[in-house]
Amino acid sequence: MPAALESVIEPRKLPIQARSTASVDAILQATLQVLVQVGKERLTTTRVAARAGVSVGTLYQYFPNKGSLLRAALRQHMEEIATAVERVCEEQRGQSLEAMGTALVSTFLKWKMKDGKESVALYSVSSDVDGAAVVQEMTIRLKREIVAMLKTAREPLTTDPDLMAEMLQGVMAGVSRKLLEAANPAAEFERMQRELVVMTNAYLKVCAGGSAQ
Amino acid sequence: MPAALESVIEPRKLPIQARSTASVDAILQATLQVLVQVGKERLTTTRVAARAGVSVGTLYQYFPNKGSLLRAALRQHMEEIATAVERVCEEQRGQSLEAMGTALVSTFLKWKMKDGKESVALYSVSSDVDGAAVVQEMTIRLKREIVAMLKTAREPLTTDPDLMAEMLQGVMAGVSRKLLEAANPAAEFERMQRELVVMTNAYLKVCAGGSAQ
DNA sequence: TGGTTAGATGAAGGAAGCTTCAGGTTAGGA
DNA sequence: TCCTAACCTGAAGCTTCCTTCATCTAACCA
Repeated sequence: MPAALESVIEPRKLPIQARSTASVDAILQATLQVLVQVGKERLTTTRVAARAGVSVGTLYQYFPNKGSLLRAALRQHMEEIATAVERVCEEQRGQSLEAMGTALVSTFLKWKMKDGKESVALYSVSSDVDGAAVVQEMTIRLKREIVAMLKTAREPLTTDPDLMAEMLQGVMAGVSRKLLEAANPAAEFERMQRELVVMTNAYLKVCAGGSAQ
Repeated sequence: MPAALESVIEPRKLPIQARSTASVDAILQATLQVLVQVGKERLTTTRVAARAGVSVGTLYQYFPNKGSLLRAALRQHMEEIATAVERVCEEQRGQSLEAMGTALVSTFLKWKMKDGKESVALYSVSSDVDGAAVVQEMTIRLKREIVAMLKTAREPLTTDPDLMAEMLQGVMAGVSRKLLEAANPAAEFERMQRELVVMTNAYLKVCAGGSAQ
């Protein structure tokens, strides 16, 4: 159970020269590769280092332990998605709820599916390693952005935007996960995305006082 | 990556006398307790055995390895939920979509929240140990039941019930997970359940050709 | 060009925990 | 009551990895 302190000291040492930042990048990238190829169970620090073309010692120069390494990889991966979603949320301000829902869902799913293998591999990581903290951090960040967007909707809301955002997040996470765990995600992608957009918009309409039941 | 064979030999030895079935029960129960109390990271076979009041040797008489133990615990836990949902699906046959949606969501969430701690602890297990296989098995089983229910709905469907079931599952899983990971699940329970019912029913209405956008 | 700091190396220490197995105990039938 | 099969025990073997650190090399600067 890693504590708060750990995440403060997270990078043991900051890369200064060019070659070291190259090492850090290589290590992070190797982590993902090893994770996808051999799975979390058999991911060892030695293996990651080898794959990155450096020695274990080097790895431990930048990451205090295995956990911090995995966490860094997880954070990097989520950062990408979070940024994309944030951008959309800002773009959609002032639009209709329908436009918002459609854009949000599409973007989220698109980015989640891109590097789908990585996403799946990282699911298992977030259970260990206190990855939950990283995930939650991103979740909160996105929720704030989604709420801000919803508040600018053309339609006046009859539902708490906080609750709406939470629902949207839960729903998107659930469906994207289901998609990623499907036998052939790419094949199901289109129809599930379309369907999620339908559901989301049906919900958003109700949230604006639209014909409920 | 455990293979198919493993799940066939799963229980190393079947309990025959009463005392041995008692041992197996105790071990399974202890597994959940240890999981909840100290977490997956620090769950050791020795600790589980101790908690169950038996020796490690006894544990290994019924479970070939640590993985099979966790898998058995996961299966037992999901079986409970699956049974509850199946019963509801049968009860709701022939009803309106709205009744179905409401009953399905309510039941699922209710059972997921009961023993919430266990559910959360087991999430992490299902990432290891090839728990995905167990989860998928249950998912397929439930999907079949949900589809069967939907087909008997009073309203004629304009959407593929297979797709509908998948969406419902994804959405319920996502929201229940979000709920369980909340700071205070019990506090959020009511409003999120209500909201999920709203969303689900809005969606189901569209699936029956109801006012789309 | 010499000195200083940053960066890299990888063998080996050490901890942890899964799993076995040889030997004991209990239950149930003949 | 005795015998066999079921059941239980837990110390110790063994493997696997994480992590360190003494040592070496490369880069930068005066």
